[in-house]
Amino acid sequence: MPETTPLWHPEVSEISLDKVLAALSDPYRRRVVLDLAASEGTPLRCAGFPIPLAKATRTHHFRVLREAGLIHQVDHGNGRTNTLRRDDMDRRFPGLLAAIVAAGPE
Amino acid sequence: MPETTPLWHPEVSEISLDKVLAALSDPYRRRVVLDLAASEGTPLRCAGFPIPLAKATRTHHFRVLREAGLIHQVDHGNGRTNTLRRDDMDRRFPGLLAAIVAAGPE
DNA sequence: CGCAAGGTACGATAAATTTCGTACCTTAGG
DNA sequence: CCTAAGGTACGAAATTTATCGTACCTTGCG
Repeated sequence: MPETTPLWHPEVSEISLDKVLAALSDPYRRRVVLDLAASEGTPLRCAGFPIPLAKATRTHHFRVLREAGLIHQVDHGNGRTNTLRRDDMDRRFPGLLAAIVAAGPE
Repeated sequence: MPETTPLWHPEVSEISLDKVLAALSDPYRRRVVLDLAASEGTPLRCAGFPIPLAKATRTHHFRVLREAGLIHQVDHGNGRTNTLRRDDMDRRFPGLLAAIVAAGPE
């Protein structure tokens, strides 16, 4: 058995601004992005984020972020780890994440 | 009678990133923002934008942009003119509009 | 092994968004 | 004055999104 289960992630070239902005328009999801940005590339577990919602809903939000191309997820069977796709985003939409991070949690 | 009818616009301080990003996540609305950015402050009429939708729907999109704080609208009875709230946005979320404009229509 | 922790998938419900038709309003211009 | 052009407001339908409960799966650990 593989150590990790495959998860779909968009290629850099297919990351759409529509989906990225829609993903970032939610405060919980933006919070995740902010925390990941602060972690400087260190993977963070889903369970570690302060999102006061049901498990199924958390799964939903992380999927939105992943399918938008904002985060990279690795499945470990129990627990998943997340990293921000900083370089990919900077290549695709230069300055966007910087502006979002600078804005803070609001 | 006043020459213009008042329209509600958010104060700079009450512009929310949630609403701004949600507004920008629609391609038609982002197109409007792009065109206004290119007009360099020259007001543009609603009717001038290439949005192939019913009139009522166009009204809806312009309202979303206005209430998010992205554009300033002036009513002239027939016709409205729109300008991008460039300075306000730059003050509130530095770098955000620049990144959006740089990304282009996608 | 057997259980707890972390997470998913499915299905349902609720809420928000998008789109439109219709009726109506306002100004410009003949 | 009368009409056309640009837009709104209201209400409705269709679509999307957010939220959750429940059942289930996987790994770590005692």
